[in-house]
Amino acid sequence: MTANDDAARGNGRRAAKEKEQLSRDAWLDAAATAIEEGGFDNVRVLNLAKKLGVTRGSFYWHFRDHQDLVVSFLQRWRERRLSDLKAWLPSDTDVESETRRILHRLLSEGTHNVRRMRIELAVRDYARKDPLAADIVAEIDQARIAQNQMILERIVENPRGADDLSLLLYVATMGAQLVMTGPSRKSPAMQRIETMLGNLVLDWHRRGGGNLLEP
Amino acid sequence: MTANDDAARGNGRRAAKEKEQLSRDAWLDAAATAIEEGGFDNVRVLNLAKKLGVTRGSFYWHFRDHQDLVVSFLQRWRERRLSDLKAWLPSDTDVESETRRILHRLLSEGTHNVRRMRIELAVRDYARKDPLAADIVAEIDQARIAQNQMILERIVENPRGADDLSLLLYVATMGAQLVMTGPSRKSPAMQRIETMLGNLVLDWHRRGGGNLLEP
DNA sequence: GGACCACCATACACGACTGTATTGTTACAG
DNA sequence: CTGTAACAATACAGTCGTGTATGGTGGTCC
Repeated sequence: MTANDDAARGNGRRAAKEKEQLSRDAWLDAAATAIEEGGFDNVRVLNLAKKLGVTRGSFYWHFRDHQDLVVSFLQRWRERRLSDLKAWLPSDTDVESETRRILHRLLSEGTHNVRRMRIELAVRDYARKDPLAADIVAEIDQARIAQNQMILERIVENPRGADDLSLLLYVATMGAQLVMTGPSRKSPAMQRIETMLGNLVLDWHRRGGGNLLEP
Repeated sequence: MTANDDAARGNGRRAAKEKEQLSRDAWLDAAATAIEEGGFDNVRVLNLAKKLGVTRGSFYWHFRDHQDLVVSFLQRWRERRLSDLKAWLPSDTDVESETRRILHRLLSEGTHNVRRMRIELAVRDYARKDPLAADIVAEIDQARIAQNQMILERIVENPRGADDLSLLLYVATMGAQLVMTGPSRKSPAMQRIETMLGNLVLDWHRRGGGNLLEP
């Protein structure tokens, strides 16, 4: 899941302590929780320190200032999303399974992993104010779309329009998460969308691929 | 456009002044600009007063407190979006024109009206923290989807799946705005999505409508 | 022409948050 | 056992934000 993979930077010294002593990643995890609950504006050193059971003195040892925390979080987020992609290469199964895999990855995985989706939406929101976040989001979008495009090209013989289709799948699934994410997380509607998009891909495959802009 | 329709509540008294003297809607417009630029957390009484050329004393005469401003803004937003829908009844033209109308409304209109889209995304973001905003967003989503569903049902003879299709169109276009909204506002990608969704609707129409979940 | 009201300015109290400087505490090295 | 470095607590200064209480000003009504 690439989620709780912190506590993995043994500083040599503190391997014997087994407790206490915060790491830089622990602060980043706390920031992630704060962002999940209230967006980037909710990242306050005082609150994080309170939740971690320490004072702000600890923070200003690990980080230069508040912005240092935000930038570090964004970079860590970027690397984790990229490693998500690298850990997901195409499998050589039939078309329907592959289609289901893609859609499940784009939709259900985010539905069941609410925390990740809420964080991603917060990052997207912050990207409208912060240039660095905007660059990172654009890079991740591009990488994901290219990834699905590559997979779609392997499914069909005439992969014209695979880029268009991957773009459509991406914005549709992202929009579904945007609209459906909330207190009323409607899974049935999510399921309908997943089915329709699956049929769209399979239809495209039955025609042997081709352009989708003027059929 | 339903946009700059303020300054239309003559209080009887101030019709002769023609200038100065702020109205409640003027504060709401300033709040809208602040929200557009930095989200709901950017709505600060001090900043709004500075932009309006007055002090906070004016604000606390027009509004009870900060929350009063936010709630009023949300209610005004809700009513304007609903009136947007009521002002857009189905026209009796051919199918392709109607399809283009729907998609243009869902996509291009938002693309060219960046301000509106940025505000809507901010409202959606705020809806993840505020219950009232969540209710309003859910209501608007429901109304829009139902509206398009009704129009789609008039286009085709067997309107089974019109609700599914309207849902898909909505999340796809919302996702497009979410992904494409930013410094790099790519219009060509937007155009591709619009074309593909148009073809999707027209395909559905050629088959005479029907279910989209298992074709 | 003075009372009155809508509207805004001014001033003060208060809390939340950041950043920095200084002073502990603990563990390991030698 | 003493020094040193990692890590955390404490104390202080400064900014920015809200809310409230109070005073000021220009129209309007009788």
